[in-house]
Order: sequence, then C-alpha cells, then structure tokens
Amino acid sequence: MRDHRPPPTDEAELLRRVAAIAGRTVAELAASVGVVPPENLSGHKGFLGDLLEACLGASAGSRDEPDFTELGIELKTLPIDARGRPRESTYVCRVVHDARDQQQWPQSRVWRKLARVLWIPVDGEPRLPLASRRIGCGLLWRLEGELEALVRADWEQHQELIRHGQIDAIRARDGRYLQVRPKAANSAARLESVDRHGVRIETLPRGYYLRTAFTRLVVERYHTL
Amino acid sequence: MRDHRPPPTDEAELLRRVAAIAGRTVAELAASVGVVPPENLSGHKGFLGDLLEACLGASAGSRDEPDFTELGIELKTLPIDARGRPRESTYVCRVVHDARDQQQWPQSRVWRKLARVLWIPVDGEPRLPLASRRIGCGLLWRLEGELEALVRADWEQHQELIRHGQIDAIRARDGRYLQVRPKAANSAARLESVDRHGVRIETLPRGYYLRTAFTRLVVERYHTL
DNA sequence: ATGGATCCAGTGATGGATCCAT
DNA sequence: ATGGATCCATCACTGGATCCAT
Repeated sequence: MRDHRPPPTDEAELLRRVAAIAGRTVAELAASVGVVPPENLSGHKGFLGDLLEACLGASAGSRDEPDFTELGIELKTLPIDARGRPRESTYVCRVVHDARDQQQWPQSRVWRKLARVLWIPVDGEPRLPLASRRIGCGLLWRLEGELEALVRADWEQHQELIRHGQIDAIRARDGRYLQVRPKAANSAARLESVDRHGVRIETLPRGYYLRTAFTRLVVERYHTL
Repeated sequence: MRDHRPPPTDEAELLRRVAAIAGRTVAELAASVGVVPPENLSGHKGFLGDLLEACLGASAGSRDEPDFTELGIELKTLPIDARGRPRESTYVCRVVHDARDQQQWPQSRVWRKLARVLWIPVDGEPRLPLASRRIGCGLLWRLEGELEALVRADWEQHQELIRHGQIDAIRARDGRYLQVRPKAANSAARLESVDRHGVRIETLPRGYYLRTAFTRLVVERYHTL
C-alpha cells in the first residue's frame, strides 16, 4: 500500500476513522491509499487485511504485537454474507508446538491476540466484484465474560493435548468455537519442534482459528445492544 | 551470483573443480560466474563465500544442511596472511540459547557442521586489491582424532554453562580453540529463548567460532602430510 | 458446511563472514 | 592479537487470510 496512514493517536481518533470508511467501497478505499484492487481475492488472500491496515494506520508487519500497538488493539476483517453472517473462520495466531511450553490463559498468545479486537465487516459474497464490495460498520470488542469462557474452554483442551505431545492428534473438528487447523504454504511444510522429552520432531505448522459460530455471536451481541 | 554451477556429482568431481580454481584470482572467478567483485570486503563480508559456492556448485542458502548436501561436505573460505596463516576466526554455527537443549556432541550443531569441511584458502591481505587476490589449494578435511578432541573439550565446557542458564557469562576469551562470540546485526539485537525453568528471556544472539589457533593446526597438518 | 490445503507480500532471521578499537 | 561489533543478500517464516473438494 503506497500511502499508509500514521497510527491513530487515541481510541477516539481510531473510531473516527472507522466511521469514515463505513459504507465505502473497496475501490474507494484502495484509491485513497494509491493501489488498484485485484480482480478477486484468490491470489491475494491478504489484500483486504492489508488495505484496512493502511487506511486505519495499523502498523503493518510488526511482530507478536497488536496492530495498533499503542492502543493495544488488534485489527481483523470479517467477511460477511448477504444475511450479515461471517463466511469464514478467523485466523488468530500460530500454535506453539513445543510440548514443554508453559503459557497460561491470561498471557497466552490467543488471549493476547483477542484481548481487544476491532472487527471490520466486509462484503464477502464472491459473486460481487471485489472493487464494489462495501465496508461495514466496525465494532470495537473486548474478550470477556461468556464469550471469553467459550474460547478458553476450547483452548485449555487443545493445550492439554499439546502438552502431552499429541498435537498431531488434534483434528479441525475439535473445539466448538476455537479450532486448530493447518497454517502453512502447503501440506508438505514442516516445523521443527521438540516433544515432551525434548527430542526433535517435525510437524505440520498449525494455527488457532475462531469458527464462524463464534464470530456470529460477536456480531449478534453487538447488534442487539 | 548469476551463473551458479550445478552440484558436483561426487567427491572426485568436486576435487577436480577445486583443483581448477587453485591459483586463479578473485577477478577471474567472479567473471566466470558473471559478477563484478566489490572494491573490498568491508561492505560485502560474505562475498568470497558466496563466490566460491557459485563456482563449486554448493547449494546456496539451504538450511541446517551441508553446502554440498549430497556429499555431506561443508564449504569454508579461509583468509590467509602472507605467511600462510589464518587471519580470522571461522564462524561455525549459532549457539542454541535454550538452557533445556539436550544436544550431545556426536549430533551437535558444531559436530555436524565440522564433520567434513572443504577449506579453501584465499589471500586475505587487506592491502591487496580484492580482485587480484588468489585462491589457494583447497583441502578436504575430516573432524577426527586429536583435533576433534580439542574442539569437543571446549564445546562441552560452553554447553555446561548454557545448560545452567549462564550463557551471558560466557566470554569470547573462554575456550582455547572454540569460542562463543556475538553473531548479530548489532549489539542491540535480541533473541527470544527460555531459561532453565522455561521462563522467557532475551539475550544477544551468539555463534560458535573456531579460533585461528585451530585452523592453523588444520593447515599445518595438511602441509606436513 | 467445513476440514484440510493453500496463496502472496513483507520481513526478521540466517549464513556468508570481516571490521576495528583497544 | 583479538574480543566484541557489525555488514549484506537471501530465504524461510509470519501475518494477512480465503479456497475448494467432499
């Protein structure tokens, strides 16, 4: 993105920017930062995420920190179907494969990534040309209460298996709201790690993903407030 | 390097190539692979290594494997002074900072990297223009016997400290033949790791290096055979 | 409907080592 | 003489996610 905006100074400024893009088309946003949108997302799966980072002034490509570093806020685009429901699962973070890993929920990667999220709904109907799809009304959300409990319950179960060196036994169908799925260039990719005994092993890289059942809850609760 | 040669099919072919470049200048070698040598090495410290990889057909940039993968041979250039002695220490590999690391000598990173090395001496007198420096007579060497014992003794001492979480206590003066020194873009660089207790820590990235006292032994023994 | 597979841009880490102040 | 600092090109990995066969 040629014209990446500077970071917002505070939450109010961020919310003003969010309001300013609500209802605009992808073409309009792309033009505002000096890029041409691709025909579709198939060869550019990260395009919308990068575009919104540029428009809102998120710090692109920083490592293991929230997109809006100063504000502690993570940015996530959310593809929405004609009925306003999420179309795709949401990638959260990589799974730590090391069976000796000691992370606890309150400071886990999942918790840190989801603690505070700015969700930006975007038309996700593949029939619509990408350029003419519209940006929705962003919602600033905090991981807490019942929803936190749901994610945490799944996470604890997954981590239990990982600590027992059973990561290859985790299936995508496991976890009601938070699942573990491959996260790699292809199925031949391998990540070096160690098992319970400290012995080197190689496994398929995996990530944590929120099912649409979860993001649907996020969106519904927001709209009923 | 524009024209990187294909890997040698066997050891004999590799040794023929080594013989073919002995006595040639850097300018000649560079021309043969379609590049122009820089004025000096200060801004291009890896130039000679890359050049010889291209000329000999070493697989550049592969990860955690010998340069000549099929042959199990590692390639190292060795800068030599007017008296035929090594001018610089030789980088071996990164130090694993994780205090829980279990590697034993026979399969350690240092052992694997040095098990079989093709040393290529190169004029290292900084007064000589780089282009006119000459390539020496390569020597194919195996880590074994007394020399292996010397490296191993130092390695065991270093690893002992690392396993006790004392990596920051290791000085460059420790180790008679194998030393531990910084290996980073600058002294502000930090590597995330874990201490004995599995707690996250950050330390300056370090590497194992062979002192010139060691490579001098390698060269001397070869010349007295 | 979704589990498993995959795509691209950007970048931090790696591998190639030498520099330089003391 | 050498301990500590540093330089560049390349590449594997990460973060952004969606695709698609079943």
